[in-house]
Amino acid sequence: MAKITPRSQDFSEWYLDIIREADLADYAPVRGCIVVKPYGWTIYEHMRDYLDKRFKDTGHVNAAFPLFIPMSFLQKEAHHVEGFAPELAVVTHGGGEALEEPLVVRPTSETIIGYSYSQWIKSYRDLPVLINCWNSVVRWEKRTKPFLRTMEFYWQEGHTAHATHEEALEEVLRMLNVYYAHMREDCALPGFRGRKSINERFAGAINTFSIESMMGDKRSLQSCTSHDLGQNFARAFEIKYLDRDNTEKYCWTTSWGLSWRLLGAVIMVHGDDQGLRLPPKIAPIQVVIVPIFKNDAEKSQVMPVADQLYKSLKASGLRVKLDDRDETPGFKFNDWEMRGVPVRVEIGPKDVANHSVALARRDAPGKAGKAFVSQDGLAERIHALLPEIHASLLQQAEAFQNSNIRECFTWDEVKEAVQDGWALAPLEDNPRNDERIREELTAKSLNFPLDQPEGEWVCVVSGRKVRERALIGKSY
RNA sequence: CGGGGAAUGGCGCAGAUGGCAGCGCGCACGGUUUGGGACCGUGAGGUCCCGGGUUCAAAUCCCGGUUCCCCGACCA
Repeated sequence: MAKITPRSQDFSEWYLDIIREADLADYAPVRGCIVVKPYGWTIYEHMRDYLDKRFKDTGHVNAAFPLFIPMSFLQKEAHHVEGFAPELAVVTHGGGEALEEPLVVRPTSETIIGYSYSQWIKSYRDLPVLINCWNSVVRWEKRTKPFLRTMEFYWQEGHTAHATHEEALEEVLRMLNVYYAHMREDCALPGFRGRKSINERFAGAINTFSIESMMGDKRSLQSCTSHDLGQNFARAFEIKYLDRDNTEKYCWTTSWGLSWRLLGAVIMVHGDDQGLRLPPKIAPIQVVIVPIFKNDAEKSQVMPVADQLYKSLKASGLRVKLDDRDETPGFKFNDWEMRGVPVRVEIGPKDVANHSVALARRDAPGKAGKAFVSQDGLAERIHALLPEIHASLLQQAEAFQNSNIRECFTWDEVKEAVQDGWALAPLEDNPRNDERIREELTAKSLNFPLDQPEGEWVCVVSGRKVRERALIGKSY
């Protein structure tokens, strides 16, 4: 097993090394595309399943819409086409003949779903429509990186239609909170819920919200988005309903998405020089059992006990693996640490004699995370340990994030802060200010956090009076 | 898309001045090993990124292209 580049030496190389060595993904023979390998995909499946349950719990249902969208559909919403035109993949031929109208490979599905909604929605009784799609989309990205920005990426996109703006806005924030809970409770990822600046809005939205998370190199990753589309798409696609008062009204629509990029966040937030560190809920293997023996006599002593433990842990509902490969224990320890398995159980002749096992936690490597415990009640002990590991990962990530954010009140303070972390600074939401931050700091306003104290300050760029502060930092 | 770097076995790399394609790790088999990345032996594995060109001869030189990495612009 190859060693990986130390995280502190070259964060980007480290990230790519982990993806390769932990068997998450490969490069595809197509620019900007990746092949997700079974171990990586299983992590994604767990994330997807938890999130899907949260969607169902909040009243949403899944459906599927076409991969191809008529070019004219995108053109119906002016800002939308303007925003996406440069990154569209366009199909001009089919069955060996030129198409009458080019089809775009969906970069997102607002338009084709908007078309269907206009067919389906007739009455206020049809509302709200709460649909989610698990699919992949294509955007012709200039600069790609596995999971974080690929030309084709897997995600979910939710699309809802409502009778009132209040209801739509409630949905936008509800889903932002669903994402927030998913990140924290399933992935142990902290982040800041907030409103994107006007400059950073989704093409066609009247308001965009995001969660910004700090990666291990102190850059931000926009982990998800939730958009208030106002009536822009409703007007473009004639999504109308007849209200109680017998007048026709346009719907208010929302859309929200979270991609496999969040798996990139899991790597970049939790990983260390030994490799991945996976939150237990999304780990393909939660517990690995490593048997230890010197000879056949010891092996015949150890293996039956290891096998018994395996069966009891599995029966208790844990995702467990018994590593009976013909490798040395040291090799296996390193191998499973690379793959981020949260808990390791070691069992050797001494343990068999003592009716014990060695229990090692991935979140606290070395001796600190290792303890000798009884074989009795091992399953219960591990079931209790997993939430501890989750909490510890979240705590570590959140402490790192918070300790690298500085409250700033002047341009110079912001300038210094973004060299090695984020600034939280009063900012007037004006594209000109975003522009200056980008040009002079090669950073951007991440978002205006929803949770912030009331107050009045002076914008660090324009000097105007403002009532909001923004997170500012370098980002992916 | 602009600037810079790179591409040789699965991974990491060496192969001035053109002249038999190599090393370490990994992989297969046999043996000895096994409580933090074991060792010995034998062996398999190559379109030297692709396409042209120069040359008796190209991994090496020239032209064109592709992909990856880094810094920008653009974006989830």
